[in-house]
Amino acid sequence: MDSKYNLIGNNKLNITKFKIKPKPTPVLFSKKNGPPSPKKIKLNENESNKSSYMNGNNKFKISIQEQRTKLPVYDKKNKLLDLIRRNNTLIIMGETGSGKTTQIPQYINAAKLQNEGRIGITQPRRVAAVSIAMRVAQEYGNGQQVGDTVGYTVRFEDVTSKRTKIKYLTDGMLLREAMFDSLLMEYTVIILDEAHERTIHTDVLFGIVKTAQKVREAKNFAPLKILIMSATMDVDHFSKYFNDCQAVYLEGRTYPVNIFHTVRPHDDYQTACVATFFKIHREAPANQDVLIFLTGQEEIEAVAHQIRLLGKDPEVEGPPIRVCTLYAAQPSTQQMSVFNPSPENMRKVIVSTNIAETSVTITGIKYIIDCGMVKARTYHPATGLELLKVQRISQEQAWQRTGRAGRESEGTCYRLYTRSQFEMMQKSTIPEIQRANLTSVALQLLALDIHALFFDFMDKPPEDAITAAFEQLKLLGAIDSVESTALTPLGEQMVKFPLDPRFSKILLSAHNFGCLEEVLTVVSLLSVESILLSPPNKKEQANSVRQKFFSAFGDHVTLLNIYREFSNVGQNMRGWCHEHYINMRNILQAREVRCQLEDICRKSGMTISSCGSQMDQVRKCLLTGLFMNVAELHRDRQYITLDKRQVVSIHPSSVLHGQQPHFILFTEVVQTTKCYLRLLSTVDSDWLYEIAPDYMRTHSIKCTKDS
DNA sequence: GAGCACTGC
Repeated sequence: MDSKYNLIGNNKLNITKFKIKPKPTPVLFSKKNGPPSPKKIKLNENESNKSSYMNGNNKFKISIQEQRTKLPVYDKKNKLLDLIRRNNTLIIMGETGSGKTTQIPQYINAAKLQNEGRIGITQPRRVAAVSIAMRVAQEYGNGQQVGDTVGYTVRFEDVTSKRTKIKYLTDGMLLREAMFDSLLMEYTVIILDEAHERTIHTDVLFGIVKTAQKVREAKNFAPLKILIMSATMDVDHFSKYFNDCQAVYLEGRTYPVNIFHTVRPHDDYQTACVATFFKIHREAPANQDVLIFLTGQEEIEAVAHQIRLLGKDPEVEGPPIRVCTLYAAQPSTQQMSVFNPSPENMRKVIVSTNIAETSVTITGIKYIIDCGMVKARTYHPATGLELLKVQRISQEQAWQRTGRAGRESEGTCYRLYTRSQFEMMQKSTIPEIQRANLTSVALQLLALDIHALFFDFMDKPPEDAITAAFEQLKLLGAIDSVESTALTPLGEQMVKFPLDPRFSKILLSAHNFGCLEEVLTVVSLLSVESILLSPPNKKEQANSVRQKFFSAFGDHVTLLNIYREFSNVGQNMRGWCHEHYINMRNILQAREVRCQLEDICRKSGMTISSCGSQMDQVRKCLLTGLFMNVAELHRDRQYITLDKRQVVSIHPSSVLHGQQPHFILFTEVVQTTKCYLRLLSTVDSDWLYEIAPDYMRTHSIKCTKDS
C-alpha cells in the first residue's frame, strides 16, 4: 500500500476513546431553516431536466458543442465580450456550474481580444489546471491536442507550445513566472480564477498584476487585461481594491438545498453525526447518498467504524450501507473508490475532511451532514510556532459545504450547530496571507524590488508577521537590513529555488562543505510529505526493518541513508518500498523535486560535489539554514530553544527520541499536547560559532554539562 | 512515548 497510513487493522480502533454511544440518541433539528441569503442556492428557471446532459452515462448524450450552448454563460457571451473589451479590469462573479472557467477564455480567443499575446488562467490546484485544460482542448475539436491552442503549465509539467493561446496554470506557477518577468509580458489577458479562495499565491498575484498593468500602460507596452473570477462573495471588497472596477454576475446551475440547524448545541459532534446519519438512513430512499464533513483522519475512521457497526445491527432499519472515507493522506486507490457508483439498493455514505469542500467533487450526493468544524493550521509570528487546531468553520465554508448537496438536484443539509451558532461564525475565512509564515513571500516580493511592508495587499498581513519574515531573511543573509528593498547576491540566488528560503540557503552553502549531492537529497526529502510509513499495528516491524538505516546523527542522515539505498534498488521499487515501509508516492515525489533542484543548481553554475561518508559536512551545511532552530539540553533534562527560549521535547517519531544529545538542530516544531521537535540532527556547539557567529552574539548558550 | 486539515513552487 503506497500511503503513509496503512489502514488495515483500523477496524480495531478503540471506539470508546471517541465516546460514541452504540445507539446514539436522536438529534433534534429545527424545521425553520430559511438562510438569510438564499441567493447562493437557487434553481434556474426552465431547467427541470438539466441533469440529462450533465450526466455522462445518460443515453440522451448530446454533442460537446451543443453542451457548450446550454451553459448559463452562453447567453451572456456577447454582453460579456463587450464588457471585457471596454474594461481593463473586470470582476466576474459566477456561481457553480455557470461555465465561466471553460468558456470565457474560448470566447476571448474567438474574438481575438488577446491580440498577439496569451490568455493565462490561474487555478489554485494542479488537478484543476490540468483537467480543465484537457476539457477545453477537447471542446476545440478539430483533432486538437492539449498543448496546441489550449495548454497548461504546472510544476514538473509544461504542456504548451508556440501555438498555445489559452494557458491554464496554477497560481503558484504564475507567481514564479512573475519572479522572472514582473510585467508578465507573455500575457495580454490574465484571469485569476477562484479568487474567493484567497490562496496566498492569488493574493500576491492581485498586487503583481495590478502593478504590471499600470507599468505596461505607462511604458506604452501591450496592455494587460485583468479578469478576476470568483464565487459570489465580497464583491465590494474586490472591486474597491481594483480601483472600483466593474463587476458582473453570472447565475449558475444549482438546486435548492433545505437547511436544518440543531435545536441545541452539540459538543459531541461525532455522536451527533452518527445519529443524524441514521435518521436520514431510515427516511431516505436507498440510492440517495450522504456526505459527512469531519475534521481529521482519526475521527473519520471512528465515525465510519461506528456507522458500519450499527449498519449491521438487525434492529436498524434501512438498506445496506457502503461506508467510504476520504482524506488527502489516504492511498489514491482508496480515494478513487469514493467515485464508484453504488448499486441501486445500497446507500453510500462518504465521511470526509474538507477535501470534499473544494478539491474533490462527488456526484449523487443528496444529503450533507456538517459538523461545523475544521482542522486548520495557525501560525504565531511571535514564537514561530505552527499549530494545528480544530476550530469553527466560517459562514462561507458552511455555504460551500451546503452547496455540495445541490449539484444535480434538490438536496438537504443538516448542520450540527444551532442557528445562533451559525450567526456567530466568522463571515469569511481569514485569507491565508494573514495566517501564514511570510518569509517566502517577503523574499519573492524583494525579487521584484518591493518591500512587503509597502506592498499593495488586498488585505494586509499582520505587521509582526512581516517583521518576523524580514528578520529571518536578514539572518539568512538574503538582505543586509530589515528595511532593505534590495536582495544581496545570495538572496538573488535563493529566489531561484522553489523552496523555503532556509532550504535554499542550505543548498547554496553546500559548495563550502562539498556535499551538494547529499544536501540535494535531504532538502528534497524535507520538502515532501514523510516517506516513512508507520502503520499503527505494525510500528515495531516497520522500525526493525528500517533499523539498518538509522543514524546516531539523527533523522536527516537516516533519511539520506534510506534514499541512497532506494536509488540503488532499480527494478523492484514497489517491492522494496513495501518491504521497508516506505511511502512510494512520496519518495518518488522527492526524486522529482530533487531532479528539479539539481537542474536549478547546474544552471546556476554549481558543481555537484559529494562528501561521501563525512556526515559532519552535511550537518554543518544544514546548520547554515537552520541555525535559528537549535535546542539545548538543560540540567533538568529539558530542551530549550536558543532562539525564543521555549521548552520543547523530542518528538517520539525521531530516531533521537530517548537519547539526550546536548545540542539538536530541528526542522520544525509542532505543538500538540507539548511542543515537539521533528526531524532532528545532532550538532556541536562549536559549529554554531563557526557558522552563525552574528547570531550567537545575541543568543548565548548555557553549555551545561549535566551528568 | 505522540499523532498529521489542505494546497503550491
